Amino acid sequence: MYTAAVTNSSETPEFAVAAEVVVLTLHDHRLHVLLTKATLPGFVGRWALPGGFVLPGESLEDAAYRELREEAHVPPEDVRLEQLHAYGEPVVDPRAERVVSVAWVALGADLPDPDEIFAARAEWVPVDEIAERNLAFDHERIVRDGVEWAREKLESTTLATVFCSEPFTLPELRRVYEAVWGATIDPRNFQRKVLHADGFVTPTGEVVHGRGRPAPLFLRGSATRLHPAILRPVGCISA
Amino acid sequence: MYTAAVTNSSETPEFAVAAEVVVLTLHDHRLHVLLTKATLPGFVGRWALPGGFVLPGESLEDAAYRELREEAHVPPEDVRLEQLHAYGEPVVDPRAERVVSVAWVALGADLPDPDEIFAARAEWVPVDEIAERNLAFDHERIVRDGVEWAREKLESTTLATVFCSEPFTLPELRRVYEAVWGATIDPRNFQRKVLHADGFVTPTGEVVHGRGRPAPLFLRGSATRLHPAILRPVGCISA
DNA sequence: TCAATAGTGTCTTTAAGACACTATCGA
DNA sequence: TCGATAGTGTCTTAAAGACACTATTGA
Repeated sequence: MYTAAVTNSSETPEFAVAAEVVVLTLHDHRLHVLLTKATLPGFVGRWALPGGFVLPGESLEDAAYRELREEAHVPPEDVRLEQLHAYGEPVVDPRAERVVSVAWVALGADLPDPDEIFAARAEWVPVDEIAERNLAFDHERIVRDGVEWAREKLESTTLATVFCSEPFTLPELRRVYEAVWGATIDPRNFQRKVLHADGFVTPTGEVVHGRGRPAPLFLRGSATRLHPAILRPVGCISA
Repeated sequence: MYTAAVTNSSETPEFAVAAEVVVLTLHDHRLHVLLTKATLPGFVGRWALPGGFVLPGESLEDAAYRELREEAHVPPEDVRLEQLHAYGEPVVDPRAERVVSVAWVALGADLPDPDEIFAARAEWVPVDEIAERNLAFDHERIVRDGVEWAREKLESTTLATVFCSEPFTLPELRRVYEAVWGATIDPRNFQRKVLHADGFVTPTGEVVHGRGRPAPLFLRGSATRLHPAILRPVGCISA
């Protein structure tokens, strides 16, 4: 319990607490995660998640937002941030201080392209290619957990809309589901489900003109949970 | 990132990390949480979750199991333990070391009755009465989060069976759903859903004789996820 | 025999899944 | 005019929800 920290802090073990962020966005109709180059002895050149230590006066969430800004150049208002999991096996290396990582998922639409920011130190990587990147620490595991988290949330919540910048079209929203689930979705069935789910999307009455037939535009609706849910086809379960 | 802990540990802020456990079980067809008496200056006599600091050589999960054993007298094999969330706002009290709590949910069947163990220091409290107990720290919030977590998991996973000791009957399983969701469930519809969900329960062929008509017995099935899901009636959404 | 508990079946409504063509526009 | 994109409707099947009576036993 907390109060032991006051009464006998000399006995309480010391940890460093880190925030690691799985930043997800869609590029080119594929789900990408932002990786940064590790610059640290023993890990130089390895890819890793943006992250770093939580500062003394800072909440866990603020630390995640700060790392997002500093390491990923992503402004807080551009993403939805949700806590994923805390990781922290005891380290074998006895020189190392014990570290607990609180991992977060940050979802955004049209997040800045790698080249626009700092291409040499950061890169958007398709999530199905992370195994080839040989990530540092246990970050591959954390990315997998984050992607599976997003897959589940798309079923029961209106989270998919945060991958779209407003206003958006239904085909755009459908491509979010297709990219995150790695499945193709029938447009007719999809439109029926989205429009029947109360408060998922709100029509603006406007249309957007693209290369083909114009598409009606929508804003995010007021609902958080989806009724009825939009379930994954069997066969895209688990990361 | 972790390695900074090796290279410049003097700069990394120091935290204490605690494990707090929301132990849930059914008593008398109601969902109960185990609370213990805080014994610490400033909080004496307040109810709190079992928990304590993570030790240096111990994983986060092991710490939760240890607290479960030491503070709640619950052996590890009697529960399913799942991580809930990490909490850790900066503390106002400047004497206090900064604490991050990793909260866990522990679910079990027929966990020992309070009087049998250490009634003066621990008590099973119905989850809908925790507001009246004026819990210490932010533990009321954590309990609510844990209960809502369990409510959601009952929809999409086979978690409900861990509230039953094997072998169990379908009415017993139904009462789990009723207690956790706070709703009454039609026995005919419930049996249909449970028996149609592949791998949820396995019949033993045995029956148990009670006060009325004997009921067939079941074991937990091999499935983890529920297909199709068993969704809450609208009206018992959110904690 | 009665109090307690458990099991069961049908109908209606809702949602899912499968499936192919037409509409609108820009180049 | 053609290539690209978007919209739409029907049928079948699966699942949900509503609903009341019978079966079995121990006390």
